[in-house]
Amino acid sequence: MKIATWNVNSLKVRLPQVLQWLQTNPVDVLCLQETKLTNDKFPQAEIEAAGYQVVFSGQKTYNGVAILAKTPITDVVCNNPHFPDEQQRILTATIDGARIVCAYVPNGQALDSDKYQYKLAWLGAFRQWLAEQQQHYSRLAVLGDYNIAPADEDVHDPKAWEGQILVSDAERQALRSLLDLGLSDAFRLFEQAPKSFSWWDYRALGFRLNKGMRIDHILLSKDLANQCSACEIDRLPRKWEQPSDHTPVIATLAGQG
DNA sequence: ATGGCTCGTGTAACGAGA
Repeated sequence: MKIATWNVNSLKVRLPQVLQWLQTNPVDVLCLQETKLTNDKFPQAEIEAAGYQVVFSGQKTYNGVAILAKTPITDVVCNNPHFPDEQQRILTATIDGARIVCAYVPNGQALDSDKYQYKLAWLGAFRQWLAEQQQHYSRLAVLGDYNIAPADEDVHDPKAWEGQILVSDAERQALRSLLDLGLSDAFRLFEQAPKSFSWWDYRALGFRLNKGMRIDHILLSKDLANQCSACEIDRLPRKWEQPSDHTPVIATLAGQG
């Protein structure tokens, strides 16, 4: 079973790339973030024609998440019951015996911004939701854009990013407190090339100079981590015309599925 | 040092992203 996550930065713009990527990467589950589409505009028919079932939760202009899967998607929960919110950032569902959480963590904008406080509060409530899910599901995978680089090795230039969002102590601590639930960062279960990133700024030749950050993650519960045989970042779509600034992250799970 | 691009909105800049 292969599961993947990709912040597409507008599914309206990126749908052809998503479909193209799935042709060469026929993963079993694909979590999308930043679809930026209201539900009435979601390209459900096109995705189903490509052989995927899909659930989605969107809003106008911002945010929006979706889960695509080859097998039935059941027990879907939108958002976080512990954090009533108009922003559409979380979808949780069961697929092939695994509990899949698709998350778009708030960006935070700047350390002195209200949005940063919102991000930390959001993450605290997200931990509650994941803790609750873990009580019911031993096979739990939390995929998405976390907008947090876990460590300095996940940042192209840690000095330049000092004191900024995505790397602050409070954000990293919030991520650690998710891992403390018994989840593993799938990417770090394996040896990886140095300077492996999942996002590069559109500006200043960010991708060409590999000035990136690793902020898109797949967290796995013990039962799934034990079955995980690989976790990779696919940089290829970042080289395509009109790319998303993020690129897919894929985990391979042995066993069931 | 700063901003450097790409979205959506709406049809001109501007907010937001990270």
